[in-house]
Amino acid sequence: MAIKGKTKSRRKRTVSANESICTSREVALLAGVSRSAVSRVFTPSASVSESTRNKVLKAAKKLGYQPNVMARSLITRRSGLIGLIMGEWENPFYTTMLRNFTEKLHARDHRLMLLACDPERDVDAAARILMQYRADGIVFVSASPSETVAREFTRSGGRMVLVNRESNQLPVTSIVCDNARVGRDLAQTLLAAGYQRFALLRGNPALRTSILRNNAFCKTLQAAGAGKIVLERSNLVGYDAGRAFAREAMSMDMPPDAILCPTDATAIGVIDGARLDRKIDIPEVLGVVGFGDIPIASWGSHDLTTVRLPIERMVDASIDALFATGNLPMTRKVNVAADIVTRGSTRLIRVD
Amino acid sequence: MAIKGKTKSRRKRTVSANESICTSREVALLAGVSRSAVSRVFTPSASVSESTRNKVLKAAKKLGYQPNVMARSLITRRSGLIGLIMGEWENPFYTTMLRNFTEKLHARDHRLMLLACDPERDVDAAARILMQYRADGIVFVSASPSETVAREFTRSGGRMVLVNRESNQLPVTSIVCDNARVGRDLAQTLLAAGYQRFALLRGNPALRTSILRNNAFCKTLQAAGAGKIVLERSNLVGYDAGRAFAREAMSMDMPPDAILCPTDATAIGVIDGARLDRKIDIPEVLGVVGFGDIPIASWGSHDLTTVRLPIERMVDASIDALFATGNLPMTRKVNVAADIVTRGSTRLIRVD
DNA sequence: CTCATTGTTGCACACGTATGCATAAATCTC
DNA sequence: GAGATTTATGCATACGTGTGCAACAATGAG
Repeated sequence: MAIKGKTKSRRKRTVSANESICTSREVALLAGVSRSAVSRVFTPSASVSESTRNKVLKAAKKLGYQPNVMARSLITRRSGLIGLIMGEWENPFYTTMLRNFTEKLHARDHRLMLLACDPERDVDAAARILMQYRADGIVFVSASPSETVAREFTRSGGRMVLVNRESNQLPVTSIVCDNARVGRDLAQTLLAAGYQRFALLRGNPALRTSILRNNAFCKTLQAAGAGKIVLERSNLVGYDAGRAFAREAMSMDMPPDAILCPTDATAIGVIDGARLDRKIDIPEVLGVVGFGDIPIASWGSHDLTTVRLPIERMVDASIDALFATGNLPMTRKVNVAADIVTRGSTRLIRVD
Repeated sequence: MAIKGKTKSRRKRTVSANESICTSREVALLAGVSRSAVSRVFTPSASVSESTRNKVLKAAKKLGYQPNVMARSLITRRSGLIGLIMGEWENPFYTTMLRNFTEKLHARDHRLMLLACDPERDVDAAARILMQYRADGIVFVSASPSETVAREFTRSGGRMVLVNRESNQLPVTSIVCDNARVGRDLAQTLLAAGYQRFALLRGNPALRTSILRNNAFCKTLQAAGAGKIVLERSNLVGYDAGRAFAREAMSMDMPPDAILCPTDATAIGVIDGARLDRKIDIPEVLGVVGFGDIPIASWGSHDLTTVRLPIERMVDASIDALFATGNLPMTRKVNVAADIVTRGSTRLIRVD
């Protein structure tokens, strides 16, 4: 009776509408070996004789056999999946980052599962979905999970990485560019070029990254005993906002002679606002600095001095953290150095 | 003895270094019900009494239970994964597309697995990886699979979509913007504005999409008995190439009075080459048209007339094709209309 | 030729879930 | 309250793979 039931169910399977990809059982049948043999052929570490390997490979090719990763991961407890949760998309360099992640993970025999979330709301939900897929690791870009979820995930053996955010409490590796150093370098460069009256624009004022940068900038001015911040604004991002700001700022009595922007798009808006709308000479009368070094920044029309986000280095650091063996500290911080790219929107030499 | 073996193996599991996420068995144990009950609570269509549902949910919450999607998909034969293979990344609108895909798939309870490939070489390998994960569907962006792989995949019940490529032989849905119509519309618009001597730039000359557009453009000129193509170039993409081309072209004896570019970046390069390097008045002396409507196109500095790629509509069409029920034709083509966005880099009214 | 050693192979079980089927419980009907 | 009908539950099996274990074949040493 048991046998009868078995054949019956097999029949049903064969009849099924869309015949799915064949299984190791059928390959084994065709090759005249056991299922274990087939499995071993597709497992790098296992030992199989040359003759059965050939038989199996031949049969597999003929049937178009593809090992079922989901079934495999049930056993091995590794899904080969890395989750990537994007909290923000606006910045053009995210394309570069996604590409880098995709290719470098691929080189490490892992795949990328992409999720989007509102950085204030459903980031935990996104992380939970990845936990359901038993992702081996999760990368958060401009977002970060709750402590509960972070602990749940790491307790089950997964690694988490925060890109562009940092945390001192969560069991994660935070990867940010060395904003303090960027702030210091910027101040020194601009002072050396003779700029004196600075306008400081920032995006989201709550982000540690921008706080660090701005603090370091101010501190360096103080230390040098030169320069002065004449204007500060928060929540000012994007081309339109930048352009409107420049129009306004350059009509003041004592306008700034250099403007630091939170993104390249903002900076390009500022340049257009100053040059096109107020006929101001850049870089002689006004210097402009962006952040990110998106492709457009190097184009001749704007030739923007900016900070090159070390995207590839950040991705490398992320992947190192994801695959690190041995037990490194749960909470860790990696500062990646960012270079200043000096172009035509700031002058190089002091004038008086 | 059998029992002893069982407890032994369970012991091993408990001792294991990184204790993984708990299973339905443990939830069932804590809730005092069977594993089936737990399963049914997390299966929308199943029927459970209110009291057991509460018991199960409570236990699940306490243990941080997350159903294992891989195990589930083994039974249901649906992974909930859609593969996205990117053959090209250069164009900035890909960010928008990725975001749209991610969010809209999420809304349909599916996740996106991202892969990159050289469009000439490893696209089949990428597709095979997705088959190993039993992806429910695959989207190819600027790439297309071999016939063998395409048939293997669709035969096993998966759906394939080509974005920005088309094929009449493969069992796939091709989604392209209506390039013939774009070519016609462009010709009519530019003729109406009084442009007469056109330069036609294209990227990869082998792509059907650009062939269609250019053919339609030429044919419309002929039909109108007006206008003339004075210059044609292939493999000319990007800011630098555009700028160099404009410098060269605008030094000719009888230069073109309108240039059609394969991408927005190229067009912006052309504008800079003409305006900055050759002091040519745009749009009066030279009209420039791009393709894509990337964010920068609308910025005041260039104010580019261009073709808006209907990205969201293309994504919607892709997703419709992926999830379509009933048996639509294997090989299918969807033409998505693209609008011309008229801005300041072309004049509107004829002058003479 | 015998015994020890190495390398292959198949069996059986495990991974964590969904689901048909039979049974038990609950509800309804008269 | 008894029988009919619906609803909820547990049992057992299946999904497709990896892997420890024992059996087996092949090879080498003496």
